[in-house]
Amino acid sequence: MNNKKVPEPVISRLFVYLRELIELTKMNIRTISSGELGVRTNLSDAQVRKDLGYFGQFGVSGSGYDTNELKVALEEILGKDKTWNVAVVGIGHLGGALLAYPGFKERGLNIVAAFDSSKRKIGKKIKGIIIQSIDEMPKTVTNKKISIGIISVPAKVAQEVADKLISSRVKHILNFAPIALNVPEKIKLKNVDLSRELETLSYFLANKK
Amino acid sequence: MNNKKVPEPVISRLFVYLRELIELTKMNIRTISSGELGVRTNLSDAQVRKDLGYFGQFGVSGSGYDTNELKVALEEILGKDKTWNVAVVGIGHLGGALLAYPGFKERGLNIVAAFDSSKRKIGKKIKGIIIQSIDEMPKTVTNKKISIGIISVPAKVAQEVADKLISSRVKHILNFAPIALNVPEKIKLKNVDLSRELETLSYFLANKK
DNA sequence: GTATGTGAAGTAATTCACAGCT
DNA sequence: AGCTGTGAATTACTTCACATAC
Repeated sequence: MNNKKVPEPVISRLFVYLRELIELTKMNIRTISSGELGVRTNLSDAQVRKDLGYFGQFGVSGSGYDTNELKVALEEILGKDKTWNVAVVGIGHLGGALLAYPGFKERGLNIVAAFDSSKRKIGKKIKGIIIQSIDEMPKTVTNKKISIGIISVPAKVAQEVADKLISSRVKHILNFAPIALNVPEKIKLKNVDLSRELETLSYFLANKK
Repeated sequence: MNNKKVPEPVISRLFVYLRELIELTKMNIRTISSGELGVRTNLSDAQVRKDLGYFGQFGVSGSGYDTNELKVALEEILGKDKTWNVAVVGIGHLGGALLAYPGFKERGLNIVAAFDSSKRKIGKKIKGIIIQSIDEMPKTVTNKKISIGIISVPAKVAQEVADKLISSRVKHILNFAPIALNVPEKIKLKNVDLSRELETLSYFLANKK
């Protein structure tokens, strides 16, 4: 093990390894080499070993990694024994899709609250969750122990919503609004900018040689 | 101007600058410094200048950038005079949300086709687009001149869908399925893994010091 | 022989810092 | 005086390559 700061891309890839290990153990495959795990995840053998090396020594020279052992170790490292409560703010098409997305619950992320500012939507129930007024956010975040907020509102109101989430004591934010949000140092902010991803692809179309 | 290879993060940020410049010109702000543009986009002044430096010299020493001039230059660089046709494969909650997302069309990305394998969905119309069988993909991609495919199907069938898109002559792919896809070198693949983004936030909750 | 773990080397991206222009 | 443009320095991340373990 080394004790250097772990780069965020490493964390992100550990979740990929874990998913693959879950599949492998389901298939009763007991052992895997870094090379084979790399093939399955489109990463290099060296990267697999280096990434794991940030957290310990999990392999056996000459044979590779015990799939179940490594799976358990990664679950421990990544905190997969715990579950987290999540709120979605902005229940438009995207917000509604996030409420319905099965991948979150499977991975220990429970969406337990939904907020919107539209009177037409407040009180309606989607996927078992009643849409609340944004005014109820502080109370609900505390009562339901919500630690992550997802922002899927239009860009013009996204900063305001972020401020409200933070003052309601949410710890981290996943932002889908296409705008740069300002948040305090301690809040981890991740941005997903769908238009930008597509636009980047279009750049390569426009500039193909 | 330098003629080094342009890193992809630079391309991605140019779209951010462009959006901001569109706002600035709307507000009749004629000039902006790299520092001010950086504040508005949460980037450093040096980064703004360096990024623009890949494509030319757009500024005036001592006063900054003419907002309209820079906007026009970026539109040119990024190919914003052109529009592109896009297909969505997999019309579940997420696929449906993407069909309805207004941000794409605003930016010259027109979703012109939708595919699903479910008999129940084929023939239905969403946002003016009739959902087609995946068998019709080759014909439709050609007829409608579709150059980008969006994959929003479950992980188990994502590779199969990617292969079908590629053999239908789609140029680039935006993949929402949480799995590593194999595509030929010439195909640009971008991945958006929603669960992984949320999971990464949960890691920091589990490992907060 | 086969595969790990890890320093060292290499590559990529960001930030610094300042000469030079207006 | 203020701000750009850009080499140089720095930092971040990845790949190499090999000593070591089984």
